[in-house]
Amino acid sequence: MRIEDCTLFRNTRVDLSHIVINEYPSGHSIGIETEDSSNLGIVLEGVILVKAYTMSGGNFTLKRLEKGSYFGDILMFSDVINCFPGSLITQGKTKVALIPNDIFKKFLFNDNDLLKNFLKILSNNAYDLSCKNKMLSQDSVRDKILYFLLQQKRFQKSNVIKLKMTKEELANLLFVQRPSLSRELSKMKADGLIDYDRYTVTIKK
Amino acid sequence: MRIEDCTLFRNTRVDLSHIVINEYPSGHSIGIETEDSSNLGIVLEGVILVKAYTMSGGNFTLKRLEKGSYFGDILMFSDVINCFPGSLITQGKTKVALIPNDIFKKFLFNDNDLLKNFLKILSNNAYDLSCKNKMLSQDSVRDKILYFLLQQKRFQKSNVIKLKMTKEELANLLFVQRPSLSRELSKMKADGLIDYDRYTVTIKK
DNA sequence: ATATTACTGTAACCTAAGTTACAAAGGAGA
DNA sequence: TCTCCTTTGTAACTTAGGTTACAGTAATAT
Repeated sequence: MRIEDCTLFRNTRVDLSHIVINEYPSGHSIGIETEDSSNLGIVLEGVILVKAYTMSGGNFTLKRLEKGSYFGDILMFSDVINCFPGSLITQGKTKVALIPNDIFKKFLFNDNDLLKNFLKILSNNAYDLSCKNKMLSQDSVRDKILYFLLQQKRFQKSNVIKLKMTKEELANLLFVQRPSLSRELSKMKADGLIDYDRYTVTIKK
Repeated sequence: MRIEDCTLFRNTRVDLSHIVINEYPSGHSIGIETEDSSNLGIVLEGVILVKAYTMSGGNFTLKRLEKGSYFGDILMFSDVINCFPGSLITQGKTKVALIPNDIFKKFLFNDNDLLKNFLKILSNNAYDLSCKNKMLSQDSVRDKILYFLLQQKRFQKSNVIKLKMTKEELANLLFVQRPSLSRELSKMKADGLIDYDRYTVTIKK
């Protein structure tokens, strides 16, 4: 993916020729939390995982940044520094554009279309966070599954939800263990709420 | 609190004289989720709770909006509408300024200082969400407590954390039951990690 | 000082869900 | 076809933490 094709720069007149593009091997950690000079990041190729840590040392994936995703947008204008964002770990070979905040801000205030694009990206990111928040606040495995199904129903506009991932990945998404997910799905099937197989879940009522 | 004193309008030249200010009794629900014409809201007096619902019908408080807080900022520029934000319920008598999105956007793109203030507010809101996210992802009561203490330690710059709320309120903040919080605190004291009383928690190591 | 109320700790009980393990089934490749 | 590996379901076990209840203590009012 070329940087010109990012939604951020759509319809803008920003000169992108001097933007630095870095390539990283798999498992590389991208440090963005250096306070004074952080960057806006754009994933051009590959996948980056935002990993955070539990207090007892375990780690979990907060977010998966695919090609075309941005990071560092929230940090650019926020002034509270009282807890760190997760580490960014590359998954497979990745290509990333890093634009220093000060340079990006100059672009931003001189291009109204860029500004609108940025506001949309930032807001959508925040909106995603608030959705995840609500998912995490559901207090049983069943409620989490139902929340996921409701979201997917709205999105896929059908009662037959196509899972585009393995049950293992779904379990990770819902922050539950895979056998727990399996158990609850089968209970829900027994209760006549859903039907499911390897690839789909059908909402029955 | 007067609307002129909000951080959003600091150093700006926006004409605030026509902005509508509404007063609500306690327990009133403010609908902002009407899609076509939503507003930016500013809490001038009182408290508003952002309530969300679990799939099984229970409800929980996502956020507490005190005097000087904003809402609807994230929705203004986001374009994904696949899950609803929580309901806004007033707690006690409240005074709220509501600025329709289209009007606010005109202000925004004509005043660079307003824009910077708005970006900061939006980003800080998003940052708060990401912190809450991490708190909710901690997978034991002890980890949640430790996460809270670490945040407060950074914020209060001391190992002696002053709790500015009751244990009940702290339990709500951490999304655990009060007796569970109590039990874990006493275990942590037994383990020599902390000391605590009604008003403070002291981190011992 | 006494009464009343709110807050806190603690104990007993119980269920949801984490954990581990294994077997069945599906898919991919030779 | 056979083999290998990944994905999935399920069962047995264990435990963290929700639930309920109650008693002690602090705060507040009378």
